[in-house]
Amino acid sequence: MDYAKIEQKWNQKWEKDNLYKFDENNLDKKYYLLEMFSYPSGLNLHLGHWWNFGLSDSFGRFKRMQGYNVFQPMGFDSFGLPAENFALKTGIHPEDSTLHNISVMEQQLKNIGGTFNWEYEVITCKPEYYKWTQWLFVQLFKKGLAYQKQAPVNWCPSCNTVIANEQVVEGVCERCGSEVVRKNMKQWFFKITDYAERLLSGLDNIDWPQKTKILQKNWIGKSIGCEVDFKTEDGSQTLTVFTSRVDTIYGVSWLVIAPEHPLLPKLVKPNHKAEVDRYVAEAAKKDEITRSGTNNQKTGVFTGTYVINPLNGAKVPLYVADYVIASYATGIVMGVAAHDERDFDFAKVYKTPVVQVIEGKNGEKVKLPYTEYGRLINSDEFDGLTSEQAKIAICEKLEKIGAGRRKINYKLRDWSVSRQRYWGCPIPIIHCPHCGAVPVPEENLPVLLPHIYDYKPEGEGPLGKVSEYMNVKCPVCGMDARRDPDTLDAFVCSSFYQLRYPDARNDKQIFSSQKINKICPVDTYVGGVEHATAHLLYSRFITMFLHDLGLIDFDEPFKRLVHQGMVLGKDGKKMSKRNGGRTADEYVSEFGSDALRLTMMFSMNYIDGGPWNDEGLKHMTAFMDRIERIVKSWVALPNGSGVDKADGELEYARAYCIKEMRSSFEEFSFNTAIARLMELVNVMYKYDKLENKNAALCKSVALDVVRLIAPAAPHFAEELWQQIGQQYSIHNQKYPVCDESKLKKQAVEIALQVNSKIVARVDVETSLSNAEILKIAKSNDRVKALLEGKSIVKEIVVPGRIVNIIVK
RNA sequence: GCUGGUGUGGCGGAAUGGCAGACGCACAGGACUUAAAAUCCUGAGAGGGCAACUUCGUGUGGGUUCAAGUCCCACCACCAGCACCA
Repeated sequence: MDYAKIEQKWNQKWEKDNLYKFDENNLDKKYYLLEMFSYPSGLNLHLGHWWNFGLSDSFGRFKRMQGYNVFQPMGFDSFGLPAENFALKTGIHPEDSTLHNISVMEQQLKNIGGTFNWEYEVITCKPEYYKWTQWLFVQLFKKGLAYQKQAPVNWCPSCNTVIANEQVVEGVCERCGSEVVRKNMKQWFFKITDYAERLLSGLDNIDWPQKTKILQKNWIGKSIGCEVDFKTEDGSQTLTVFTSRVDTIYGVSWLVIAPEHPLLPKLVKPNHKAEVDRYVAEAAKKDEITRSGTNNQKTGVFTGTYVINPLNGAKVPLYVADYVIASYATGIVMGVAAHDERDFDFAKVYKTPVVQVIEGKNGEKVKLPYTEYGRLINSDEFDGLTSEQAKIAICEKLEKIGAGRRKINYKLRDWSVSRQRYWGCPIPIIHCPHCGAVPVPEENLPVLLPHIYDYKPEGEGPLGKVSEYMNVKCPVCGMDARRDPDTLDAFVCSSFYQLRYPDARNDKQIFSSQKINKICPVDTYVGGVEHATAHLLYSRFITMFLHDLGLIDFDEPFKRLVHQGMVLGKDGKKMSKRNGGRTADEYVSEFGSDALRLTMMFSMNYIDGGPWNDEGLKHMTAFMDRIERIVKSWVALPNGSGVDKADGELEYARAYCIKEMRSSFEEFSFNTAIARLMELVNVMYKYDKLENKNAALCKSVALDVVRLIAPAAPHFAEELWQQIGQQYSIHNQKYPVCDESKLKKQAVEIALQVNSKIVARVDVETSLSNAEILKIAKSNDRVKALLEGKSIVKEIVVPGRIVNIIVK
């Protein structure tokens, strides 16, 4: 079979016939299958794309043959850094290169033979799409979930530009190597922290890999504890700390406040001011998270101020130290050297006292890290309680005396969405000197991204230099006002695309609720694990938000998530031009896309990925040839031949293969699915050797084999189906259903064990009772010999598997 | 450091607590062929034995069980995420 030729032929015919049309009028058995869309790199599709799109397409085909009305749209995540960096490098305008790259990739994706519903395509950099990105922004703004605050950006003083986190490599600029500094700018944030608890609890109800759920859980970082108010000596200020170890409050020896804390200036005594200012200035050079690091030497400065422990009245000093993060919890922590390793490190340096609070179970000193056991000392009131009991009791006491309260904190931070970059969705906000930040009225959306050529990032968003863009009238008061010069993080664009797809051509609304509620959420979402704490979290947040607006009746976007593994080079290392060998296109033109798909399916586990070895292709075409031969030969058998032949094995092999292929496909376990098909084909060849074949059975098995391989090798199956005289199209056939009755074997081999050691194997009829099986086992010569003169202690019979006789 | 994950022949990889190594590659042998390729069939974890057979085998060491790649404990190696979040 000339694979390259037939593939083109069928791709064209399928496209012309719109064979995979999604039927919007028949949504009872819809199946929404989605692969994470990619950014249009413009290069040829690499093996990773085939791995992602080709194999999950086979899953979609499998679903379609099961009778599902499969919705599998495709689009491009086309705003953002990759396209802009490519443009900066080549000098081609990002719009031109992006649109060109998209057309190249569209064609390539069609060449995979994917059943994508192109009429629903979304392209995030097109106004008809980003109109809704902006609309979403406005809704968030109206609900108070989009707000502005000063926040640091990465600034390269040498390139004189803002750079993205990804471009900061170990603190220096990726391009020029100079040290990146932090610069404060007013930026937009989405208040994802409002949804922290729901994002956490929602994980319980979705079918996602455990690994990903844990990643998100840790990222959200819920911490249950207690806030405690410490007053300054003179009573003028209240310092609130957060702790998850309020049971150690009797061990507090000092308090630490973060250098950025707004209260700090009021707390520094005049004779300590110079030293504190110096320390704060030094700390400000780096942002509070990156300057930290578990193993860093602790530093800090005494402020001159003392505060009072509300429980025991103890007077303790207040330090400022950069190991405390201002933006987490209250930005002030209590120092308990005996029960916190970081505090212990600090105590070693500053010779602050170490007061032990929890005593070990048997009165021994508690070692760091903390122990589960212990009783509270230094307190008559709470003595004898375990630390968990003490946490509750002390918190209640603090609440009673008005010096503390229960508190839950999250590590999750608000989502920073401003980008001082050109190639992104314009922020639909107008800054008016009188009215402040005003959203662009919805009827004026989209705010079009101007087509400019001076888009090199230089601190402010490049749009800031385009006066015809920037200068507008305030939509509220009509005064002169300015647009926001920044663009949106591309993750905003991709946070709702899965909801836009089903109604992608709707120019009146982001989508029609009625329609989306029928088609969404996504039944299976396929994509890499690298988006676990970004895209996958943002999408959940936005979905919950749209749910709260009353636009959709579900609040999780992706019911089931499957991560495909990574395709590695032959050497097991990350694919690169050096070790990757040949491109996907070269393989396709030599072996055909079906052979490529099948080889990828068979040679690695889809979830784990693994090294790619192109030698498999040759053998896969041999396997396809093998199928072609036996199918054609069996279909051509004269009717009525060999009708009397016993056919249990072939029937069994078919039933088993169907059953296993179905469950393997469902689990994305493509390698075992193909293995089961190979087994069936092997049995067919064995059966073929028999003289008196049952022609009717042979023909029906042959047809089933073509159906079984159709999702995995769509062109090949279609061509073969036609060549054996069957009616177009194989892809409208039903996937074979297992005849369970054929799985009942007459006899099965079981292992005979004596003292758990296998000593023989025998065939036994499956209809036998345990007692009868045991009797056969005992009559076996080898078993008999081993039982000679011994007494039987125990007999275990597992029908169909083993008999184990324990003797003494 | 913390949290996850992984560890199985020469290789890619299979195994609801029940015959480890399915399926395939590479390898060896055979059939067909003048020959080669292709195709078809057979063999094969490692060691020992002519053989029947036997010993050892799923990173290491323990444990539970009639039975452990699978469950439990400790450790080692590699990979990933987080990294002073009080």
